[in-house]
Parts: sequence; structure tokens; C-alpha cells
Amino acid sequence: MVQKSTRLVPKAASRGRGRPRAFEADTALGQAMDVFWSDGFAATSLDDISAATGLNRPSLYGAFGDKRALYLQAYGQYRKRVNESFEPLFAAREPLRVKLRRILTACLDLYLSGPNGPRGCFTVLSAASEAIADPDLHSLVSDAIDGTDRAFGRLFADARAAGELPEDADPRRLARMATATLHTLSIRARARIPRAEILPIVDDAVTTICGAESE
Amino acid sequence: MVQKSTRLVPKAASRGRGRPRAFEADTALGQAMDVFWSDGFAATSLDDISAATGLNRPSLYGAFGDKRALYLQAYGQYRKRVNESFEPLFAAREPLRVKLRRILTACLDLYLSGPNGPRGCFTVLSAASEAIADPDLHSLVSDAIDGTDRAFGRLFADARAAGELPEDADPRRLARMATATLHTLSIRARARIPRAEILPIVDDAVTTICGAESE
DNA sequence: TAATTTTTGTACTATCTCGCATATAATAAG
DNA sequence: CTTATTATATGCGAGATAGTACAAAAATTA
Repeated sequence: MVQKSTRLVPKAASRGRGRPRAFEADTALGQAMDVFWSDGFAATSLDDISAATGLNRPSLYGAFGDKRALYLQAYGQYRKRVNESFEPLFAAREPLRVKLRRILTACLDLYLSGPNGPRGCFTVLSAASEAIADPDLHSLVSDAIDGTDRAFGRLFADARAAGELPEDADPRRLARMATATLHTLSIRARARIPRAEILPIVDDAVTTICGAESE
Repeated sequence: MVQKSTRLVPKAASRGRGRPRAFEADTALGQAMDVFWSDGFAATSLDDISAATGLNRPSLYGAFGDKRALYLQAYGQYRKRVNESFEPLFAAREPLRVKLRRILTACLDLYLSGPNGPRGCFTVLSAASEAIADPDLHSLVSDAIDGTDRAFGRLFADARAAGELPEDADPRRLARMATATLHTLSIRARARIPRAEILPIVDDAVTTICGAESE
């Protein structure tokens, strides 16, 4: 196959040739993300996204490709944003118990947020979606779950090294329990269970992982 | 409003009047359940269900009502079947550690089962679905989650009374951790993570709830 | 056998959906 | 100014989808 000599540079870098975009791709992607996050892949039409972004369908196709590609990019932006916003919480210099509670509570509030009611975790929704049969999505989602396990694993390994957890604690086991907590928080939030009934689970997890309060 | 004097008896009891059904409603409902469980509400068409059951759409409407009513009944059948098949596991006279492992493993295998790959837990899928906005479904799903918490709660309360858990153990906290384990098993199974990578989480939960193996 | 009741199968309608073709507009390069 | 290039807007078309109308079929009851 003969290789084209042009277009070696990604599209985003080649700004300046023809008519300029009348919108910011990242903003539109964020609006698309909101709709997919609320309604899932199958129940969201391109007209819904067109309405949410104010763009017409050909513009969406031009900027992001078809519906599947748009979903993948929207989910990618979700992961990027979540990773960025949680990084400082993981890096904070606080007692483990405080830090863990802060992280779990922030996740719960994220899951409860949304313009039209609680939405849960987009990763959990994507896993539950029929679109998980798509290998690309499958790989993004597995990666996200694994990344969460690893982030908690580092947190608990560091805490053990600092003497905040017993010597015989298993950071990876504790990490999986923490991820399990996020999953149940997400499901209960999405199921529209009131925040007051979900919040005790944050305490459950802190107690389970760090031990009873008065040590 | 004037009440009709006929049709006070549910349809199922009035067998024998006209042409008999050429199918068993429960069987068809089970087949519909399989499709909804795999693909979710929005991505499943009535033609899909028509193909799976061998019935044409008017027969489906006659027996179950519209798509929403059909979904609710299919999910209802799922809950009934799962409750019935897990009751003996909860009632078994075995050490708590053994019983809990058996229950969690059975759930994992249920979540991994399915004609076209792993499907997870139908309750989790329904919670993740956009259809959770429907009040009827919402109430069924909240009820199912609550029922799971309660079943584990009884299990652990009984175990504590029998001396299998420490006096100061909190059965409700442990129950919520067990339900959280089911949720993470469901999500990981649905995300097509291999069984061998998920199975350790069963051990994690048993260790977390019952304590380390050698006590 | 005739009348009644319910199910079944075909076909229909109205709507939605995705993706794209085409024409127009806006900007940079020559 | 002209040409090339990219974005926008209208709208088309093929196909899927939910729900229903209607007539034929199969059973019970009189």
C-alpha cells in the first residue's frame, strides 16, 4: 500500500487550513459525556447529543467519528477527568483513615451528581452496558478497574510502610475491598437510594480496612 | 368510574374459554429474561425477543403487555429464581466460612454464566440501565438490594449467636461488605475479566468477614 | 352444529435512527 | 483575487422499531 505523504500530523495539530471550528471539541465532548453517562450507549441517540452540544450530526461525525467512536472518546475524557481530580486526594499527607474516608466520600458525591439525578460511575455503567462486547471498550474498562485496584494498592502499601496498617496486612486484598466499596456505592447511587442510607457504607469500608475507630 | 363486573379473576386463572395458548408463559418469560439480561432494556428489540421465544409480537403483547411490562416481569422471574436457588445455600448447616465461600462462588458462577458470554447480575444491570428512572423498576431494584443486605445480615447475626463471629461483630456492616463483594463480582464478570482473576476476591471477602484462616 | 371467546399471523403505520451526499460558508495559501 | 481546504447546514434514504388493526384459526359452550 502506498503511503500518503500528507496527514502525518494528527488533525488537532493542523489547525489553520480551512474554515475554523465554531466549537471547542473538548467542551462538546464533555456535553456528550453527560448524556452517555446518564442514559448509556444504546438509549442515547445522536440527535440527543446533537441537542446537548448544539452541533448537528455532520459536525459530530467530522470531529469524533461515528457513535461508537464518540462514546469511546467521551468515556476516555471521563477517565482523564476523574484521574486528575482524584490524584491530589491520593497524594494528600493525611492519616490513612482520613484520606480513605475523603476519597470514598468524594466518589459517592460524584456518583450522586448529575443534571438529571444520580448517575453512578461511568466505568460501572460501561461494564454493565451491552457495548462491553466491543473489544475497545472492554479494554478501556478492564484497564480502569485495574487502575483503581492499583491506586488503592499503592495507598495501602505506603500506609503499611508508614506503620499505619499492621505488618501482616495485605495491601492488594484491602485494595480490592476498597474497589468493591466503590462499586457498591455506584450501584446504590444509581439505584436512587438516598445518600443518607448509602453513607454508612463509607464508614463500613473505613472500619473494615483500617480497623475499629478506637485503637 | 363504573367498575366492570367481569374480569375480576386474573387472566391466568380464566383458562378454558377460547383458543388455548400454544406456549407456556413462564417458559417464554424465561427466554425473554435471557435476552434482556444479556443486552439490557434499550438494546433489546421486541423482534429479538420474538426470535428468542418463537412468538410473534402480538402474542407477546397479549401475554405480557408492552416492552416495559415485559421487562418488569422478566426481572421479577429472575429475582424469584435466584431467591429460590440460593435459599438452601443460606439455610445449610455448615461452618460460616464454608457457607459464605459457597454462596459467593455460586454467585460468581451465575454471573459468569450465559449463552453469549458473562452477564453479571441482572439487578446490577437494571440499576445501571437508563430504565432505572422508571419508578416501578426502581422499587424492584431497591427492594432486591435491600433483600440481599438483609439475607446476609441474618446469616451473620445467626453466626454471631452461634459463636462463629466475635461478640462485637456488627452483622449489618458485614452484610453490606458481602453485598459489596457481590456487586464487584458482578461488574468484573460482566467486564469479561477472567474467572481466575476474579476468584481471589471471594477469598478476600471471606477473610475480611470471617477473619484470617488460621485462628 | 352454531355462537362465543381467545389466540395467532400478517401486515400496516408512524416514528426514530444512523450515516452520508450535497451545497454553502469561512478561512489560509498562492 | 483566485484557489484550495475545512466546517456547517439542510435534508435524504435505507432500515429498524414499537405498537396495533384485522382476519383467520382453534378451542369451549349452548
